[in-house]
Amino acid sequence: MKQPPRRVWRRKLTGKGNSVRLTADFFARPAAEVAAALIGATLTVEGVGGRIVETEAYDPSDPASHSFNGPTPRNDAMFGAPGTVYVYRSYGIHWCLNFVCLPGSAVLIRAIEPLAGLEIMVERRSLSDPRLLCAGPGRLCQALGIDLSHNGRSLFAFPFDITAPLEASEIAVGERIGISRNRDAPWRFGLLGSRYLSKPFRARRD
DNA sequence: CGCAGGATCGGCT
DNA sequence: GCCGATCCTGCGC
Repeated sequence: MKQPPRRVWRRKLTGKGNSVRLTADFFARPAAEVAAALIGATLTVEGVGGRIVETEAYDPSDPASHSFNGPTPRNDAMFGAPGTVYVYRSYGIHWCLNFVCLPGSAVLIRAIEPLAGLEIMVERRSLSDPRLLCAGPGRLCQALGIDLSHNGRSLFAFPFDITAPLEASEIAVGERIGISRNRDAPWRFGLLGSRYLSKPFRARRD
């Protein structure tokens, strides 16, 4: 199975060792590019979180995107500066976490490999299986304590922390989940072989 | 393991 | 009214 060429993004060197803290310039590009580049990054909220293993991209030209019909009170944060946090309520029940890329476009965080604050996540989720703690956009928001109070905030300030390794990850690509419009767009990205995805990626025939 | 139904809310047809 | 970038439970095979 052949992997598509991965381009190395020049990140600002504000981190330590082989990992760097992400800054606004990382997000100021097309959402699909950012969504792929975020795979393997480590996200924590008040020290609780882990490795991002699944993302999806949305942009204003996409009928499946909340931003498709322009700004509303609900999606206003999605039109903020790169690195703005966009949180919305899904199906009246769950919260979903996004990071703004170019204004009007964003990356939905769909799954995380739990690494930090396991006990807190287990308590919040009332569930101990690490495979299920953050395998889904609603689940990870519950585990990380994300709610509407985080909407519109900056990803680059407390309680958030986001870093990424210098080496690019092996990435799987596929169709997005749970949408009815523009289904064919290959804008879902995942860490190849991860056991912490919300759903497996369909094996690609080459 | 697959599928149906319910919870519950804002925005739009 | 209706539908969604979801998740959990219960039922049937």
